[in-house]
Amino acid sequence: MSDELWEPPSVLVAVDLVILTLRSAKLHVLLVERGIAPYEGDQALPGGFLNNVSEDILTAAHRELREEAGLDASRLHLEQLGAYGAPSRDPRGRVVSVAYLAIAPGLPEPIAGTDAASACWRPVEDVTSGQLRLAFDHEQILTDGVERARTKIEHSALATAFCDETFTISDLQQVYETVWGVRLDSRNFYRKVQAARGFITPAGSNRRRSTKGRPAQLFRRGPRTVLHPPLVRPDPPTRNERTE
Amino acid sequence: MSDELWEPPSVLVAVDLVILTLRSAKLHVLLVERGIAPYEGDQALPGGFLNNVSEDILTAAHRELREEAGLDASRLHLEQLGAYGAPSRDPRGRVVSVAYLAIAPGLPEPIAGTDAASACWRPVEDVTSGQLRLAFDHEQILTDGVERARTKIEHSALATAFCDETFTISDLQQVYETVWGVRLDSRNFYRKVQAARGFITPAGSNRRRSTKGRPAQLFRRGPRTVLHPPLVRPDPPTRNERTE
DNA sequence: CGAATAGTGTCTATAAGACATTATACT
DNA sequence: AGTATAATGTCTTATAGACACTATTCG
Repeated sequence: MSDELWEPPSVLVAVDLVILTLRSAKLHVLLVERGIAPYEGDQALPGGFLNNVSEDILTAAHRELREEAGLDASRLHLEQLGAYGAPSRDPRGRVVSVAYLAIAPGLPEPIAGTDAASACWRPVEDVTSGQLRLAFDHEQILTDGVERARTKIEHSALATAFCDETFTISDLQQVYETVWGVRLDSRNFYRKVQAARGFITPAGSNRRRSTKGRPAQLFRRGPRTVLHPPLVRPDPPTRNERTE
Repeated sequence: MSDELWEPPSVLVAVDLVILTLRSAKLHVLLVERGIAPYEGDQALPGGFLNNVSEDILTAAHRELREEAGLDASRLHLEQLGAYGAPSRDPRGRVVSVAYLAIAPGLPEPIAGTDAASACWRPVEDVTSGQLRLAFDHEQILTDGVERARTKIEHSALATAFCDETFTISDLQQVYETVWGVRLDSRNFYRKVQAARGFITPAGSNRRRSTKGRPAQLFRRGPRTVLHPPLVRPDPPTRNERTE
C-alpha cells in the first residue's frame, strides 16, 4: 500500500467484559448503569478505555474486572472474545472494543465496596428475550460470550470456573444444565464426568450435607483443562439440522 | 471510571490476514515482503491500517485481501481470529491489529497483477519450524490461525473452502490430512463424509479423469455448514492426555 | 417408615477404527 | 493382463442415551 503523505486514522480502544455467573439456577451477567452519555442511565457491560498508551489490553481487562466488578482477577478465567469495531457502534467517535469473557463462581450479592456501586447481576434471559436493552452493541457481545461459554464447556474444564473451590457432581450438572439450557440425566452425567480423566478429583472424604437426601461427595478441579472424552451438548432442536 | 479531564489514548488499528491454501499437498500461507521499516525486507502477513476513520474492520480486511493478495473477497470465507495489541508489538507506536482467517482453494501461482508483487505462498511448516521468521507478532497470529482452521474443519464444512467448485472425496480427504497433519483411512473417511448430511452433494454424473485409476465422482459443497455428526480429529499424540 | 438426593449397573443404538472386497478406469 | 484409484461392506469396540436399582441421609 502507498504510505506516502498519508496518515492512518487514530481510534480509541476499549475493553468490555462479559462476566457470567450462576445465581439460583439461572445464568446471570454483571451489568453496570452508565453514568454518562451516551446511553446515560442504560445498562451496559462493564468496561472502559485503555488507561494509557502502554497498557496491555488483557491488563486493562483485569483492571476493569477489579475496578468495576470488584473481582479478584487472579483466580478468574479470562478469554478474549474478539474485537468489535463497527464505525457506528459509539456515537462519540470511532471506538474499537476488545471483548473478554470471564466466568465467576456464584456470588450472592451485587458486590460491594467498589467503584461500581451501580453494578448488579441480571439474568441473561432478560437480555436475550429483549426485555432488557443494553448500550452500544453489548447485546451482540453478550450473545457471543454466552455462545462461547456454551461450546467451551463441551471440550474444556471451564464449567468448574462457575463452581466454588469444592463442589459436588450435582453442582457441576447444574452448571451444564443452566449454561446449555437443557435437562440432563444425572446418572449418565455421573458416568461421563468420571470418565473424563483429570476433569475432577475427589476432595478428601468430605461430604456435603444438604437439606435432604444422601450427602454428596465433594470434588475439586482436576489437573486437565481439555476434556477427553468431551461432554457433548445434546441436539437442542435447532443447533443444526433442517437446512436441507 | 472517572472521565473528568482525562483523555483516553489514541491508537492505530490495523488488520492482518492469515490466508491459507493447499499447494502440492502442503499447507501454505500468503506472505508479503515488507517494503518499509520496521522489519523492512522481512516476510509478513498481508495487512494494513484502516483507510479512514469510518471504514469497517471487516471491510478493511476484504480490501486488503483484494489489494495485497488479488483475491476476490466475495467468494472467500473470512473469519475474525481476534485482536492482537501488545504494547510493544509495533516499534512505531501503539497498534492494535485485528486478525482474520481466510481460506482459499489451491491457487497455482503467487497471484499476478496486484499491488503486492512481492506476495508469495510459503509452506506454513517453514514458519512453524523456525526456519522462516515473520515480522511483528505474525508468527503467533499464524499459529492461532492454523489452529483455528484445524478445529473448525471438525465441526464445519470449512474444508470445502480449500477446494474448487467441484471436488472429489479424495480431494477433501487431502485437505483434512494436510490441515491436521495426519493420515486417514480413505474407506472410513468416505463413510463419515457421506454420513454428514448436507456436507457435500453429488455434482451431476460428472467424473474426474485422473492420470490413473478409476475416475472419481465429483461433488460440490452442500447446504449445511455445521457437520452432524462431526469429523473428529484423531488423537495426535499430544492434543490432550499426559497431564496426570 | 417415606421422601429425597447420591451413586452404580444394565441394555441398546450409534458411531469409530481396522481391514477385505469389488468396481472402473488407464497402459 | 497388471496397476492404480474409487467405492462398498463387514467386524469389533467404544461411547451415548434410556432407565432400573441400590445407598444414605433427614424427619
